[in-house]
Amino acid sequence: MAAGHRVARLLLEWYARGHRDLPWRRTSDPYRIWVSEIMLQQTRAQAAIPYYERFLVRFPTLEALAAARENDVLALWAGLGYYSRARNLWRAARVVAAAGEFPRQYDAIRALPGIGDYTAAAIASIAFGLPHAVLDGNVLRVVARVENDAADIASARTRERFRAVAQGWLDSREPGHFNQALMELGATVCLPRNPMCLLCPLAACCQGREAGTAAQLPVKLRRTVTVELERTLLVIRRRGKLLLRQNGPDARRLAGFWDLPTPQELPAARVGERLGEFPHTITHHRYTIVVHAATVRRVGKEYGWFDAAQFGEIPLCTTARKALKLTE
DNA sequence: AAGTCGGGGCG
DNA sequence: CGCCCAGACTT
Repeated sequence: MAAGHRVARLLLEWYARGHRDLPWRRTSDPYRIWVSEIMLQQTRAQAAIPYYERFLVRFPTLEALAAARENDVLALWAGLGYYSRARNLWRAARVVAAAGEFPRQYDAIRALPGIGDYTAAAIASIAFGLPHAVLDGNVLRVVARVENDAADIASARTRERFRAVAQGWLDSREPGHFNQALMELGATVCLPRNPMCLLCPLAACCQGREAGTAAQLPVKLRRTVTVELERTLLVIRRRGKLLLRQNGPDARRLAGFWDLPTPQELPAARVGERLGEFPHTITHHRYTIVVHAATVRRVGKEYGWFDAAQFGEIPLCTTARKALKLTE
């Protein structure tokens, strides 16, 4: 292994010379850092920024979030994906508000709903200066390349070994900057397809670059199989309002979200003109969504009529938004 | 350990 | 078209 303190020094010097000006790097408020880390789970920084800004205007403090209704939190999260993040964030806010203070130790942070190993280490290091190395997709890639390690990163043992490597590199005097620098490197230089080794501060101590294997690392053996599906959505208008159906609170996907009804859910509907279609992907399901106009007599209580002005205030799922855009 | 959850960007 | 993204949780 390259000497840890050398990696840390090179990384921190590189990071100090310049990095992206992300909004959550302008605060030391644990609540804001927490919100950012939840939004950044499996989400690119650029995609999270507008959601982060809006969320903190609406919920500027942990107490404000804890006092909110779950549906209002979901409405602000609509479009960002992985909605259990929003529900867990809201649940955890209520736990922390009841306790009176944001937890300052790794184990207590890790115990909150929606906070796993990565997020606990990120909050502990960035908000409280605790010496915990983060392990995310960026760090996995940088470690695999610097160490020229072709082990399968889908394996838990490999991930634990890589985390230990990052922990060995960590500069415990500034763990927050170190972790952010390592992730920044993965996000801007040590890119998945085309690592920009000529710009990399770790090039001189990167065994993957030396061996010419960097672009092939890391190795991930497990791969996903995507399934093609088709689904019909109905646009039913009455007196200027649109009919939507709310998923139950225990629905597997998009719980609590409003969506356009389908002919299966609403067999009484009379399906009319075909308005168009669009593609939509959910994890490994690739849908072709076909949109029809329709009419209906009466509907159950899970349905509601909404006008366009309300679409920003409710958790409205992306398929419905896309379908409505189609009909404009 | 494998499956699931969203949605978009990129080569 | 497949892979990846500042992962967590359930089975």
